[in-house]
Amino acid sequence: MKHRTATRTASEARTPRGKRDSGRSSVDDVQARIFDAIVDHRLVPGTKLQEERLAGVLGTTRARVREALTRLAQQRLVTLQRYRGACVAQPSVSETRDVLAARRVIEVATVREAARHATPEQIETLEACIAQAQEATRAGDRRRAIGLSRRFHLEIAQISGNAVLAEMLRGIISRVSLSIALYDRTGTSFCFFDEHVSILQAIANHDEANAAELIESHFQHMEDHLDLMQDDDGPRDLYEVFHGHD
Amino acid sequence: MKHRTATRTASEARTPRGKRDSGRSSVDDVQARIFDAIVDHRLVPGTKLQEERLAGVLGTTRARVREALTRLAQQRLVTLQRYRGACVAQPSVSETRDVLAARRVIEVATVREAARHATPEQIETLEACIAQAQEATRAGDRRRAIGLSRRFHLEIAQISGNAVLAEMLRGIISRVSLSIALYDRTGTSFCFFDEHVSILQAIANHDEANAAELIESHFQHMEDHLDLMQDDDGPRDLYEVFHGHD
DNA sequence: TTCGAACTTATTGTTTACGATGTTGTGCCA
DNA sequence: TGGCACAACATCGTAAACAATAAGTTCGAA
Repeated sequence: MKHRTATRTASEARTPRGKRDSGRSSVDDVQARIFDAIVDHRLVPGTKLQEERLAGVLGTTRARVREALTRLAQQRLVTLQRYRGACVAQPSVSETRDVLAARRVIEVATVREAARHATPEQIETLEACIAQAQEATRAGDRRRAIGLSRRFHLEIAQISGNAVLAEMLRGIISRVSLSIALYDRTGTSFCFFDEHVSILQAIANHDEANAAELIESHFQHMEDHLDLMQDDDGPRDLYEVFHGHD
Repeated sequence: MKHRTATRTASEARTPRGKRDSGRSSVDDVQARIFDAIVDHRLVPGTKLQEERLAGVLGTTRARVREALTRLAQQRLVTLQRYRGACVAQPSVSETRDVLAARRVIEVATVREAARHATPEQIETLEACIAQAQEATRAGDRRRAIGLSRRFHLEIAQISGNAVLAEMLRGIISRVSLSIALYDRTGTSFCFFDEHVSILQAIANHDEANAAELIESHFQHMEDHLDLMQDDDGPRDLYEVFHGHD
């Protein structure tokens, strides 16, 4: 599956000859590093992202950071306010609902397609994902476990063969991770590995309908673990906080 | 439905006091104008987009154009090559297939949701869309008709109430329009207004299953009108053009 | 003491100039 | 005459300086 390079300074042109490369970090790298930090919850929603500070920490220039931030803003992972800078996005309850619904739509499609034509090798890849995740869980490395859970879902999308859906899922999952950081008060790790196992079995059995059903309930469980009871929208209107009745 | 401003220089801060505004065009405006030109097929796939020329034509600066182009590249409407500039994207056959499949997935979801809880007023909005499109067709204004067809689908997504899915659909539809420009050799306008009418009826009747089925066949007809027989990938390798056999 | 206004500072937004690279044209040599 | 190397040009990428704005602070007056 060939990926077209669609962002500037893609992997095709890696630093000509290592000469005077200010920090060895293209915009893509910077973007990726901030992206990872956000989905890993090392940067929690609401965190201020100052351009110069980030540039210093990441060993790059402000221009690169700036570009990366605007891209992340397009992906709705970052919020930009004019002359006030960027911060990690804080999706509202209603946005969270929409994101979760969208994710469900996409994943039902990818899982169905994957169940239809998954090769034994691809099944093995999924198995490896689960095994590694279980291992990480046993080792107490929750961050790694969550990352591998994410990987499991993305791998299914890859197997579906639709690069566009896979790319969309990547974006959606990152947004979900923001919502989890905001609304998961239970503290559970959100990795239901046993469910992953049964999903994998359904895929391996080419049981499309069952796989779809399992994914649906998978998401139902996810949503059940989120605190989405508040009806308000928008980032905490002060009026609502003090005069609103909920 | 409140939209959060997520790109820089969003609508919240419209040119302080009209003083010395270089061309009255923020990055968003530039992006929107190029976007429109692409989906309207005024800019066909493969067209070179030179930053300075564009800046001159649009009455803005190169920096703004540059920023707009990188955003459009993220949306896969534009392809960037390092030191070689930007051009309107030329989705390959396989990318086209994926995009169409993704669109189908999303629209089936939005149409179902819209059919479930569309208010009479929303139905009227859709009716107006269709009426205007028919009018444009009668007047021979195909471009406007196609635009209104697009609008019809987006309006359904709005009605579905899921802003995330609506936004995704917006992106996907623009990509489809690229594929149409590339692979529609039939010259038909791709507006099947009668089908829109029956879809609207299904929505008005809250007949979710029927609406979904109609949308599916709607897309089947679209795909039937595209030349996707070629198995090659990649944007028109010159070798293929002259030595390839199709 | 408290409120308000002006000033200072920190941060972002924009422009400009320069360096890097791909492309095209020209001239030399076989 | 054809092919290759070199040079000029056009275009893009990057960084640094400058302008605009918001937040914090200090001083003064009631």
